[in-house]
Amino acid sequence: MGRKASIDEADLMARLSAAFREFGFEGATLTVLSRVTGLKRASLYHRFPDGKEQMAREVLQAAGTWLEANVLAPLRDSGSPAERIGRMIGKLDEFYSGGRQACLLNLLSSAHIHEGPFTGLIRQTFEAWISALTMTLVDAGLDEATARARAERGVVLLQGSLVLSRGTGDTRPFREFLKALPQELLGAG
Amino acid sequence: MGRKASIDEADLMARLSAAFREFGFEGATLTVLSRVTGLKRASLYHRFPDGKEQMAREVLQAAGTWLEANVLAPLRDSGSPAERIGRMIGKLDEFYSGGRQACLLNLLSSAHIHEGPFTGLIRQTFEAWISALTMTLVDAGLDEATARARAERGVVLLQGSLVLSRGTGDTRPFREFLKALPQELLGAG
DNA sequence: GTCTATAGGAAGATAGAC
DNA sequence: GTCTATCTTCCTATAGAC
Repeated sequence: MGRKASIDEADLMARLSAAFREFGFEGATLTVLSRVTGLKRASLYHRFPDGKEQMAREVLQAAGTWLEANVLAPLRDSGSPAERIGRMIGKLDEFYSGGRQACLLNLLSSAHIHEGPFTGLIRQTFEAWISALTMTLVDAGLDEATARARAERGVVLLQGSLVLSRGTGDTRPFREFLKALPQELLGAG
Repeated sequence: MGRKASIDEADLMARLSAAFREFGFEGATLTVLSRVTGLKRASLYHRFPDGKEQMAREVLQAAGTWLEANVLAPLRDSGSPAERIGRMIGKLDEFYSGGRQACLLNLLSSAHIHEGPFTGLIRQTFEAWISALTMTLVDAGLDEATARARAERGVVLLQGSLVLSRGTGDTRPFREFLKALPQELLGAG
């Protein structure tokens, strides 16, 4: 086996992302990040001159880009609202690995705190998500206020089910959330 | 002003708890814990010989004890289910400072991970909470399965609303969760 | 029961060879 | 673009005076 490691861009970001989602910002030490990527510290600094904070920022931005392309854009796309929500659910299942991986928006919220480096990006991402979902529900015939309340509630249920799944070591809460989501968003209730 | 700090037991635990809830386990360094308590490192080690892990464990246990005494016991108490849930809501508002403080069950979940020192306690606390809430809803006339599903959903909504409140820097999601909780649990929906 | 002082190690980050 | 080696800072933890 050769001495020099190598890793393509996408795989690198995916592995860094997994580490931050598992350990949080402070828990994901350079030793951990080096181990999961197979790159030595200095190699990580070559790619990310501003160090760990840049790694977390780029991972968070990449997650936002993925969310926009795979979840939010399809929500604004063609097809019935029910179809669009169905597509979103498939992507969410993939993104959170069926409830086994946590959400960066939760795990990076405690980093530095009080207007930390990620605060603005986290808030924007939450708002973009709720807005896109709101528009889909308006398309489904709901009035603006109801649509927005349900969109926000969908995001709350997602985050809460991930917290409970991680806390109990059982992905069932997340899986049941996904199953119930169409009814939660579109139901007559 | 004198050189020696002092702090009573309850205040000490409250301040340590606030620090872990704000910064997480790894983020709450001894420097931080020393600052928020006003005690020097060595004084903290006198009280907690096993160090930071013991501090977090005792804080988590104290939170569990507080929850049992102030939230779960009242849920099993006398009064109508609606009254008992109303009392729970008042205590939750107090415990989470109206959405300004996060939940230890979420912030300590990433510590060490994979059967870390808090894993068992976190799972037990979630289960005790859901069980107590389930019993109250059975008392209210719901069948066992519906009661349990709604109890779990109540906990999911709580955790999710706290995550969204923290992520957006706005306590509104938590406040609206509290307001809607009686209907969520007892409503005909 | 608190303090000052410090040990010992792990953290983030950099220099320079290849 | 990756590596080895090193630097500095911060962190956890301990020793011992008061």
